[in-house]
Amino acid sequence: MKTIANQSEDIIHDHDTKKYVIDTARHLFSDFSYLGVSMNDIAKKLNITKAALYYHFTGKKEIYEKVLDNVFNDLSLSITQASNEATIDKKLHKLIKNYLDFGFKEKNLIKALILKSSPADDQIIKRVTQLRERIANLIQPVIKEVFISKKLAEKIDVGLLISLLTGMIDGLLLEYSFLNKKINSAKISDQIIAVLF
Amino acid sequence: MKTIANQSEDIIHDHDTKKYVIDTARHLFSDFSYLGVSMNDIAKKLNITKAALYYHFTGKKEIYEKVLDNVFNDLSLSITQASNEATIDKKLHKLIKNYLDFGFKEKNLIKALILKSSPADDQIIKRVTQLRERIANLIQPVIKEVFISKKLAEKIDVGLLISLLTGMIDGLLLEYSFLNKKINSAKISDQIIAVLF
DNA sequence: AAATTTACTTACCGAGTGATAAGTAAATTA
DNA sequence: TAATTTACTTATCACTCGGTAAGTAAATTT
Repeated sequence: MKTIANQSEDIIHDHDTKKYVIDTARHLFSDFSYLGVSMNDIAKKLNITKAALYYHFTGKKEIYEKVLDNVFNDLSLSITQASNEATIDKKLHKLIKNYLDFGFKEKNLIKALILKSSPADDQIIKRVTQLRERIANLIQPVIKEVFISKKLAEKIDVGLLISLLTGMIDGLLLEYSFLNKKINSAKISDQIIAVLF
Repeated sequence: MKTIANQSEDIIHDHDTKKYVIDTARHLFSDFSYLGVSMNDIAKKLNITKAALYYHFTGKKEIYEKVLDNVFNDLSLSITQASNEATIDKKLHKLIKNYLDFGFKEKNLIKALILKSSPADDQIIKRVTQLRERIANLIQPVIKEVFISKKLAEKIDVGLLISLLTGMIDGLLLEYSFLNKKINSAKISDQIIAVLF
């Protein structure tokens, strides 16, 4: 039994090879996006043939989906971590910090998850939409807590405050374009100014 | 002399055909990104052949660059417009509003300009970087004016305030990842809180 | 020791890519 | 009216893409 990582080490199982493939694919997709990475690119980086990838996975889509799942798990872990902080201020601080750190590392993958990298494939778009909603659901309670404690209810509404914060990281307009929501940009513009000054 | 738009109208020049191609390409690139649009896609949408595109342009890259130039021109026009407002508050308001409106319309193209759509082509990346810097230079004076008038010099520095504002639109982390700058995310996280609350 | 399974490689396929050469009808110029 | 230019189309190129069928050495099971 051979394994791509088994060339100089001891017994390593199939499980690990799959992991190596996904890790490598994650780096490549993160740098060059879904369309910018070919199966050959992934195979070459692992010093195996393209066909070997089809032994472990049904195709490019499956690898990409597994990568997205990995990214989502890491991100939700770092968000959950923030919720465990003691004070509200620390929670918010850690939430933003972790989110920033994570996004900075992942580049195109966070774009895929958060913004929509448009791989022009319905199956992938659906998966990304699902994960996106789950991320929003993880962030929401923290923001709501801040919202209540700071008594901002009359200044701005919760939904807007959440958009403002995540948008500061992801990009407000790109988020909205992804959700295909109509926005009252004048109102938002006013309220950003209100919050900032 | 034929022209793609000349089928039912009067005399229309080559100049116009080029314009139609770029407008169509702009829509397609905006929806599906650089790699997601083929020369055939553009040609089909215009009811001409792919080869006809090579009569007017040297290749896909040239079309994309012309599209980016168009987008940049429209964006800088809307930014300049904001500078002509009377009061500082109105300037800032209009700047944010226009930027939001613009980004909402262009989607992938604003991503290409602002974020880096990773077409994995050095020539295009260089052009995008140039345009991005020029956009920053257009925004900077408005923000600086606000900065001075609101006397925020001790709270936060100018560069950060600009990042905060544009980042609220583009996505702070994606902007930084594009510029390949190292960021102190903890410090930024602190200061976002300071500004917001 | 023989049979089977694992983890691949080699070799190929059809479809689509960006790009080009050659031909052509219509408009413009001489 | 003849010569030339404009704005294309048709046909084809080499290449890359995602994906597959067939073969194979090594490990595992019987």
